[in-house]
Amino acid sequence: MNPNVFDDPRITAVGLLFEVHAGLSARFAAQLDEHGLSAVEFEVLTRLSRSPGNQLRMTDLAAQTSLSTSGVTRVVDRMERDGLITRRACPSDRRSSYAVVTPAGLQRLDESLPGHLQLIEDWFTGQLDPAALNALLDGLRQVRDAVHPCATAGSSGATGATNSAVC
Amino acid sequence: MNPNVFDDPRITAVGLLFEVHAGLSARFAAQLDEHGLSAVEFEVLTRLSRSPGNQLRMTDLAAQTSLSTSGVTRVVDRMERDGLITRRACPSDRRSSYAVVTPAGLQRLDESLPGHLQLIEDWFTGQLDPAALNALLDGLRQVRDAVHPCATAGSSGATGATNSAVC
DNA sequence: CAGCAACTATAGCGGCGGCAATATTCCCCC
DNA sequence: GGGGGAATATTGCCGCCGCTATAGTTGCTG
Repeated sequence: MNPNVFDDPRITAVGLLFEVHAGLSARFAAQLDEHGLSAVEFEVLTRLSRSPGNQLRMTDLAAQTSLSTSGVTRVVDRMERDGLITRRACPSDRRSSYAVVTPAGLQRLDESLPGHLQLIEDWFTGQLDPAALNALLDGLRQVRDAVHPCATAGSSGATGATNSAVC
Repeated sequence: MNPNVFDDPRITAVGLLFEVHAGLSARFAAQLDEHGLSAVEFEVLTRLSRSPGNQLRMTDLAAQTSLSTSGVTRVVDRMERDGLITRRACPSDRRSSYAVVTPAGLQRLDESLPGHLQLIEDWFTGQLDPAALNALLDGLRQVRDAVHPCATAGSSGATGATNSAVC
């Protein structure tokens, strides 16, 4: 084993990306924790709030987060217990149920969002001048388009309607 | 709540970064799974193999991975059970113990590394022309230097010696 | 040299999340 | 109109990991 394989530029590139992700994640989690939210709970709140009627079917919510359907069931359990969201029966399909944000959930999001945006600016977007930031984002966009799960999720075209709203 | 907050360029920027991370992580995990390794186990193997003597104290291993010390204890338990690494008593300090890679561990790493590198090239570094890649990496480096945990770990200067080896 | 604070590794406990199984409902095709 | 396959949400079971307490060790300090 040649020890210098670890100096391979490919390794250092992903190392860089992952370190940035880890650093940002940690700071986000710390700030969200001050508002009694975990990272996934914040994302659930965000996804629901940007959806029409502040609601989403459980399956669609799972598709938009990086959670399995059972994971969504559990996080919705917790947040419903905390009064942040509620389940509502779907009128057109009795298998489905909606997760809908409560006023308390919206308020919690309002409280935590400004600090979150400030954190992004302080530790990420504000660290680079506009040109460098654009170059970074362009590169990320290009990689994202290649590696994005939606590009490979074309196995069953039946769910295309919901996926089209996501991607 | 103005729904357009979510179009804030800061939100989309982190969304991009996190999507790329999630996509790459998923593909890495799938490939490593073919070799019977999880992502953390692969990282442990990597960190140990690039260290002098193919070994590291448990605490230092925890510092280099994003695991707590108890997390390191458990992952070393599993990998020791699988014959990938071994514990060795530290001669100079009877509190410490080394985790050291076994030949089987090195072989496992050798088997999985080429595919891993290929994956990085296919889905990340190979997606951009050299100039764009350099711009991306420069931006990441700048953000990393700002957000890196080591920059904030200066609360107790006593551990500076070990940290200096990491950063 | 005695005592004390810091450090190191580990074990118990609890939360979180994925996989597979299950019950219910829907849709399509005969 | 009825039967079979797909979709949806949930639950049980399990593994992973962080927090905290614990035991052993070290070094400093009075």
